[in-house]
Amino acid sequence: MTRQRLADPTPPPAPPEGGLRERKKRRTRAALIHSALELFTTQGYEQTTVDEIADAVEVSQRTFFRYFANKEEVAFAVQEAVEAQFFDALRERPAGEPPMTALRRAVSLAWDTIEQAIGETVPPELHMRMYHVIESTPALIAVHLRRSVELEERLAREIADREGLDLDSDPRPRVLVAAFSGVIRVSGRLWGARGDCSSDAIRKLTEAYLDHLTPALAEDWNTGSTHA
Amino acid sequence: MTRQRLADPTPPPAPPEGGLRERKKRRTRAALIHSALELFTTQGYEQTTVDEIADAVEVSQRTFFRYFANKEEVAFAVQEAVEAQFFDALRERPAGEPPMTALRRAVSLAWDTIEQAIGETVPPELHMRMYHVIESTPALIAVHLRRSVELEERLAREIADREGLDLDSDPRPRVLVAAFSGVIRVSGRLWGARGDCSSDAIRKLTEAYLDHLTPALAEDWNTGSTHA
DNA sequence: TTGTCAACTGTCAGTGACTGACATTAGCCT
DNA sequence: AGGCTAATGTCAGTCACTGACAGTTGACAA
Repeated sequence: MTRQRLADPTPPPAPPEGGLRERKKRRTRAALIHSALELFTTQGYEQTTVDEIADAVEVSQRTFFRYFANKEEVAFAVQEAVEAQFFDALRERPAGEPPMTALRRAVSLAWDTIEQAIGETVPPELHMRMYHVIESTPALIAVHLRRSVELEERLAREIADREGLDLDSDPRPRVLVAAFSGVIRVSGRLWGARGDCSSDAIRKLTEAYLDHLTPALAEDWNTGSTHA
Repeated sequence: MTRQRLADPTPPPAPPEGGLRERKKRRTRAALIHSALELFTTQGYEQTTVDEIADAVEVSQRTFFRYFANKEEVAFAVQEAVEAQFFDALRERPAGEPPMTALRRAVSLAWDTIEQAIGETVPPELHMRMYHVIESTPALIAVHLRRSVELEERLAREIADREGLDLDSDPRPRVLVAAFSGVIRVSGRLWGARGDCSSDAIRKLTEAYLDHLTPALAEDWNTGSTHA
């Protein structure tokens, strides 16, 4: 078989998404997440063993730990995806956009993409039930808080970068991100408290809350004055 | 056995500091904390096993878990004591005192009492080294954040109580406590970053920081107006 | 003093999270 | 076809943590 590929930028003429191996891995991972959330939300997080999750997907416990560093990680897999989506969206915002505008446009875009990206493996309704489990499990609350702080730090760094500021000497990126995150957290909790789990509802809610915040922070940061 | 206790308000007429049993328990507990912190700060938290701690005090592992629900708890034992001290001090502040004043006087008093109460079993220098370990151990960071949130909630509840407010409808207690806690956290981190671990240094630092905050919140809450 | 009771502790066995080592399987590529 | 290697399974072992049971020891009354 002397097959010549000449001008072929994608060596394996595989379907849109990688080879069989890749697809299998993605399927296993998705199945693990799905089964885990299903079990967590029905029996509780502590009452669910890793063995149960692995058995449900018919893989060994060892394989589970090759996909997730620990039991907590699978619980936050969806959140992780959402945040990554958001962070990517933020990074793609045009440089001219004021920081706050970039942040709120990024969340809006993220919520859109999420419905399709996540919705396939984990129905939104399950995601929301999992949110409740996290909020009512001390071990997961702790992890959730740590993750939030870590995300805020990354956001502050990104904002500082795009504005050409020094994070150590200029407090404004952190302050902005803290305020922004506070609003996001509040609207997230409200979303969890309500029954409505459509991505449209959460987006509308978030925007409404951010509208209260924006006026107070609308000044353009690139006016030269470093401090009021 | 028909035992009648007549008028005896304190069934066991124990000496000022409890019986021998009590003292023994306190000694064991103090020894466990001391050894644990010593090991955590020299080898790291994850690298230290509960068996090591128990062996160092010459008790069984099972006994360790009768004193502390888990490995984390012994790591936060000192913080726990400090917070309890602070909380007690707050509760004893006169009712007429404005909330913010009560909070800052309570911290001041707490820092005083701490030096003697804690200093006996755990030298301040060890306490500070442990603070660093907490700040650099992901598992402990998570727990620390959860504990902070829990403390804030209790503080907000206490403030709402003493002002006769409803925590669910009036946001001011939470806002005040959030601001106060933020300042405490910042000054705490600075204290950790510096070398100086005297209780006087941290108290001065805290007060200086709180001075920036107070002016903006000095209004008396009992003027009748619920919202600005 | 002595005996009883209850608290404290130790021992043991077991579960569950997690890891390293090694053998086996199964896509991938020539 | 056959070799390479990533993915998986198996096994043994560590560590945090728990329930059950037995032994020890302060506390307290007779």
